[in-house]
Amino acid sequence: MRRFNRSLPMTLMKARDAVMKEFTPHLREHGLSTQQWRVLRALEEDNALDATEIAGRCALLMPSLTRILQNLEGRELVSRVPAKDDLRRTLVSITPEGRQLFDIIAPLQEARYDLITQRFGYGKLELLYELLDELIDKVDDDQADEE
Amino acid sequence: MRRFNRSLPMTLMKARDAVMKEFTPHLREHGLSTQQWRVLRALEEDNALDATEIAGRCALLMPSLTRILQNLEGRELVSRVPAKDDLRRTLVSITPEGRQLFDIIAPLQEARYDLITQRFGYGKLELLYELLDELIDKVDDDQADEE
DNA sequence: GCAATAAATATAACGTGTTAATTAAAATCC
DNA sequence: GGATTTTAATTAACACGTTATATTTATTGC
Repeated sequence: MRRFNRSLPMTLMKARDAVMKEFTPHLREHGLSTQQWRVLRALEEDNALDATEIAGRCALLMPSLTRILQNLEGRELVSRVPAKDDLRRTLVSITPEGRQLFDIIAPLQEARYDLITQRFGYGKLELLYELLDELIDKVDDDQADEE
Repeated sequence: MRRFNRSLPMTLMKARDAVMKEFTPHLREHGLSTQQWRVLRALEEDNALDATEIAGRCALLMPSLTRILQNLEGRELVSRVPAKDDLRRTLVSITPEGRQLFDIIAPLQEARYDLITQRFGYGKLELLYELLDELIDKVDDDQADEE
């Protein structure tokens, strides 16, 4: 049996933890979870998205996103209005307060990325991205011949 | 600003999701979470570990592990006894029932790994492990010159 | 146009992630 | 050897992950 320390999911998780380790405290100082931050980032990049679109971009499931949006709306970091042409949809926008918070945190995130790039090496980082993208693609089971 | 789709933490997370996607349903059929499975695996490999040791090997925080062990003990998949030489410690062992469940699930996990290895390639998988280990090592901030 | 179906969100329920605080047992230090 | 500090484990509180279910609005079929 393969040894326990050669678990790919655990290694991926540890890598994620290591990468985020010095950044999440900044988020917590502003009362944000990493998931809430992902949503703010997505909205800052493209405003007025519906919930399903946000869930896709942020890799969140709808029940989680519902709670996150309720929370962010309560703190007036985002606003929600029903889409005029389809009342099932809710269009979410980042508020000026939300954008202001984003502007505080974004440079800290950039600094973290710069440090990682410097320590690990730009080329290796690119290679890692390529490998991960390929792994995701090839292992994704929506390409039949499995099960 | 770096585009959102080039988020390293999210890419790592998606890779983990992709790798586990076809395996977690097997766990759920037996009422196990991935974290509970990690604990069973660790105990099957080395029995009678204390909680702190398990937390380390399984990359779990103690509060999560406490709940997991309470759950697994309630289902008699593991047993707990205080360590004789240090009553603060609890030694956890996998029960015969736990081992039996392990023996059912382990081959399914192996099959998943084999499929991934075959689709992604052995060499690339090894390279990915190396890169991830190096990333974790170099980015881990317990090596000073940071903050 | 109206019933049946599909789609977008939201709720419910339970387990985990995370930080802080608590309890109980060693270990340390005088 | 008794007070202080450390350590192992638990509990508390709140947010997220996940599956199943419910609700509301669009769409489809007839």
